[in-house]
Amino acid sequence: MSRNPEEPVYNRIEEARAALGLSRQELADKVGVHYQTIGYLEREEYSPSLVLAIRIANSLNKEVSELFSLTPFKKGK
Amino acid sequence: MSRNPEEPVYNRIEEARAALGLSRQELADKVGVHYQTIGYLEREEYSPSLVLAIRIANSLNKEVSELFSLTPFKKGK
DNA sequence: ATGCTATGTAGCATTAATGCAACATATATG
DNA sequence: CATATATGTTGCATTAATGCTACATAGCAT
Repeated sequence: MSRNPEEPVYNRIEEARAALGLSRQELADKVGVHYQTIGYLEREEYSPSLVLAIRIANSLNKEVSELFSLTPFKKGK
Repeated sequence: MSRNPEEPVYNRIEEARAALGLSRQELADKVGVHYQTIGYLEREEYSPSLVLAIRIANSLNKEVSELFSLTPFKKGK
């Protein structure tokens, strides 16, 4: 693994964030990252570090495994 | 967050690995990383990417949250 | 003693993850 | 109309995470 090459991590950040009525900016502030970073993650343009993933999960009241997966998520929750 | 600066992620990789009787080399092979990488992680010299964390958890039959935490682990399991 | 395995340490190179800035678009609202 | 918010896109700079090599040490077996 040469630094996560071509290895997406599927996520449900956008759904979870919307469920809480948060904007990317607001989530970014809670998590402590740039708001663009949330955008990149939601578009799955790259995968987060573990710390970021844990912080996001905490901020969205979810388990890491509920938000992130190596395999695609099914449709309904 | 300027790329996880001074932000360790505590982990129990060594304990979980030992519990399965695996060497770092063997775990590294299962996970698909260099065996030094496992060493760095066990010594908490840096924190893994989310993909790596998930792969390690999978290889050790653990949940990500059982293996990694932003706060130190208590002693007894 | 020799060898093998497991681990630690140090250094160097590469690259993905982040920060950040600028601009565009769409939507809603005054 | 203006203007504010939310989002997407592009590009550039920085740095941590990873790969890899080499060497050292300790233990355990021959």
